[in-house]
Amino acid sequence: MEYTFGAIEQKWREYWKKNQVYKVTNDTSKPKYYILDMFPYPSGAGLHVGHPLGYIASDIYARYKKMKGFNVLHPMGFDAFGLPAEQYALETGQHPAVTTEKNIARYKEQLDNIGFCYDWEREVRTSDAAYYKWTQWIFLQLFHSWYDRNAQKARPIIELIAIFEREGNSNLVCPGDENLKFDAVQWQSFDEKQQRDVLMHYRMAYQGYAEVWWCEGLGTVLANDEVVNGVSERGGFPVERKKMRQWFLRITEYADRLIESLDKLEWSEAMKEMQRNWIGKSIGAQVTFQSAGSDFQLEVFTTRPDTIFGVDFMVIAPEHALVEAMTTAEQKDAITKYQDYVKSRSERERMAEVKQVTGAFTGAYVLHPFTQKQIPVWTSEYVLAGYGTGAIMAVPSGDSRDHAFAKHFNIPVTNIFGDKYNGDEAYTAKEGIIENSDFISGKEIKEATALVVEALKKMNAGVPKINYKLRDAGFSRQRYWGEPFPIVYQDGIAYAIDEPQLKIPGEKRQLPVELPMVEHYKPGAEGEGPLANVEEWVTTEAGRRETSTMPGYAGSSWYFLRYMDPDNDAEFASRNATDYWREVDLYIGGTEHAVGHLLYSRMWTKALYDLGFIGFDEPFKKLVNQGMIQGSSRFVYELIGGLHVDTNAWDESSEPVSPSKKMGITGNVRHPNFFVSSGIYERIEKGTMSEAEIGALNEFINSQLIKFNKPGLTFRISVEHIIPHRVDVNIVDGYDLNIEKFKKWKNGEYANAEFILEDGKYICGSAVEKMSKSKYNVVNPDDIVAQYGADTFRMYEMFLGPIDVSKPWDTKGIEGVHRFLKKLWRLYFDEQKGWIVTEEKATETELKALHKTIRKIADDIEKFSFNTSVSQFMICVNELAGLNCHKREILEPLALCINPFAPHLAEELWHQLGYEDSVVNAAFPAYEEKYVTESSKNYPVAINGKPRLEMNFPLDAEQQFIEEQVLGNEHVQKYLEGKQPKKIIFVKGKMINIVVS
RNA sequence: GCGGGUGUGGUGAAAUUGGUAGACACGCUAGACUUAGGAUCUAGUGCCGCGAGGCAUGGGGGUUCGAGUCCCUCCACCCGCACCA
Repeated sequence: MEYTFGAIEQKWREYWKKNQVYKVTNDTSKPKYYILDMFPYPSGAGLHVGHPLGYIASDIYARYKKMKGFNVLHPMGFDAFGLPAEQYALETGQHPAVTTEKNIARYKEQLDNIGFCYDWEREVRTSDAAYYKWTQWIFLQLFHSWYDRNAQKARPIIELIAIFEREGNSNLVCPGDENLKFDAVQWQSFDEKQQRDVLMHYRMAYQGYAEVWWCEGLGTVLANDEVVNGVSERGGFPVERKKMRQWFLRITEYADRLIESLDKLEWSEAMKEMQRNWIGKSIGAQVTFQSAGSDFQLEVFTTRPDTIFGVDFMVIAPEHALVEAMTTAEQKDAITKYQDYVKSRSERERMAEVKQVTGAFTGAYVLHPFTQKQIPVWTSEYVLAGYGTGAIMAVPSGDSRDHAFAKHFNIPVTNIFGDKYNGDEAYTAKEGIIENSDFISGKEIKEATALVVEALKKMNAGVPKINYKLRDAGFSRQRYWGEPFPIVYQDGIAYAIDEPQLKIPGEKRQLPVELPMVEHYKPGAEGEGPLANVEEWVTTEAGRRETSTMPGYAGSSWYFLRYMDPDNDAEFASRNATDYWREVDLYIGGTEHAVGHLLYSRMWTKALYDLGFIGFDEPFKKLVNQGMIQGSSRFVYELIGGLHVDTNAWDESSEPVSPSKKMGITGNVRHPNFFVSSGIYERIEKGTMSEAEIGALNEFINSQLIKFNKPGLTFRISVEHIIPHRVDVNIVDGYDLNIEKFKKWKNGEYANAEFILEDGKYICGSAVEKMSKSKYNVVNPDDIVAQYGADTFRMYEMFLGPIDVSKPWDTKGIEGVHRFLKKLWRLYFDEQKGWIVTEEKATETELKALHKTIRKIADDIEKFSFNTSVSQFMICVNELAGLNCHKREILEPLALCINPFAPHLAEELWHQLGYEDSVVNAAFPAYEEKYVTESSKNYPVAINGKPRLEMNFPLDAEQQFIEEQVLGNEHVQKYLEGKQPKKIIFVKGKMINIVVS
């Protein structure tokens, strides 16, 4: 009986489905384990072989954990709202709901082909109304809450109102407007609109007027993490800063907790660092500088108060509100000119020319708080309006940017670091002694910092201050394909639809606020989204609905909770369910979500925790980042030009002029498709081809040209005119081009191609690139599964290397894994005799081979070292095949071991072994210690580190006994050359080395 | 520039965490069986050398009886952030 993987795999897939083998219950008698993959965005391109890498790893782990007695939750769903579907709709007119549905069906089909143990009954889709009902509901909870800085947690807004009524906001700094102060009496005197405006400044989900990234190309605003290198992450369109009224999440209030609780997470250090950097906490002081004319105050933020005696000038951002006020009449023109220049530069230009020093003097001076010296105030774009106070005190001797600025504008530099500062380069190290600095001269930086802050505080000129790079997260998008906001506007006031004071009928208060169907996806008027065009939806009895939709990260910020209780219509998930499953034990996905999704999810989880809806405050306990599988592109090399044709012999008036003309070859010229093999191409390119070879090649080409029945052609090879083309990897076997398939490729575009081969083959060039359709290097898992089977595919992806490193896909190597599975199969089945498993007693050797494998596999799975597990299986099967072992005592546990990796095959073997139930319900075999520990050991006898020979001793031999035996050995005696050993080194009961002086 | 990471055969990679480097697989070479092989099996395969032997984990230095592993230094590549005061 042969290993007919196709039939076997199909049979068991149907069996799993029919018997609901992977159904997960919230069975609280077993310990739980929650394994989650980052759910995919269902794009139109379908899955390529890179996508399932993480899914396979998590599936192996899930099956293993199940067999170890855990109740495992391992669900899958789709992040179905998003820009690409809407962009596609704009181009084709197809409704995103339709294309999304189609794409999801395709994804599920592809995923099912690989044999994952998902419980599809728990599938979630962020675009389902039954799902986004709860996304909207969570938004409302955020809207109805505020962050209590004293208690360090989010609390219901009604509690805030109670405080205002009692004592105003004297103890609660307003995060939206730090200068806002009122007492209880004033609060009572505010009208509805004023009160609501104040509350808006406190809400966790709030509407604010702030600078956001506006992307004209996409017609929407974007969050910070959706803008990369000055262009939109999706589509690469330019972005600009724009002041707009937008919804925000007050994530900045969580900055500290988001940093602190990273410590308790099992994430890679790189991932944690990325989050820390993004939050960007810096500790320093805010210092006030009085203007010389005492007509304004300039606030600056600094992390180096100790350098205050080195301040030579101030720099203020060109957009800073104070610039106009402080600029003197003489400097007015220069400043206006500079501001215009700054405005004219796009974000991309600004980022590209970071090193350029620009700026202008405002004419204003401020006074040094200690020396009362006059300090000039400059403006420059290197100071960002959006960070700190938008102004800095410049210390050229201690900061390289300030130093460059001082040198450029010839501002004298005060040295406060003595010998450490050499006049050419700022001394930026954060250790050393401060000099030339009044009362802190001779002090260490740390001490000096404390002294300065203390002194400033006494003078009322400064306070300790912590700054963050993190900004509140923009939460609205002027798009159609997203969650609508449960918000309506009445008299210009935003109300949540569940608020009692809102005059709106009961049914309109219900969630979800469903996304209406639309005919087209064009933006509405005045920067509004497409929903603004749907008049009957926008208009309600109580007022106009919010027309923007929520961003892509809304649905994905909490989806892991929904899997716990996916059908619940009364809650996002029951408290019983969330208390049982709690946080995700193991989360697998790429690093690309380091600062987006992973940060937002953490914030939502903390908010839900603060408000008492769930009992844990971190979503993902352990995070494993799988590497990317890159494509391995193949190239063919086309010879162009250099073909000289007799004018009369070739009548191709419609042909474009070829590069030959540029080479000085006149006449009508064209080229047939000539392709040279990569070895020849490289030699031509490197110029290592001899004249004779080139001549031979030319002659060969010319002889082929006769096929076209066109006499009078001559061809000369020219390096500049060989161009590489990417060729579909699926018509290349390794590096050998399949010429027949190539000729049919692209509807016969290359049907007349001629090839210059090496060793009778056309060898393609190669390059590792991102896997994408446009590079013709996409390998579809369906093809691999059809050719080798899902089990081979799964094992091969794991065999490729460690899960967390990126590597190119190489179809060639899959043969080895496939051979292994066939070999394994032959332990159970003979081609002629069929089932050959016997009930014979296993030998010691066979048991050792098995138990060693059980131990290694279990260890490796726990360590996520799946590539070495596959190797261990290969070693085991080779050993058993060598021993001609077909015994149940060995093969039954082996079938169990392989189940996480090759579930279809394991299921088949399990049933052949006589079991009715699915193999996933069996227990993972335990190994017996006596078979994995050796009974005797080899002792390498090394003398002074040089290995000489090996001797074998029983495990329980005394150290003393071994020493005597070794030293008595005649060969050892010879090596010792009569010298006395100084020391004999044993490590872990194993002799390693004899040291001779 | 700052932060994180990696460097081992022709290739993907192992290495019990300081103890015989290169497991396992691809590829390659020979052979067997075959009408055939892109099926299967056997043997070989880090480099130099006929050989004994020597040299090898990016380069250089150090600690150690012993270093891929620890320390110092230089180099290369990858990822993230980037005028964040």
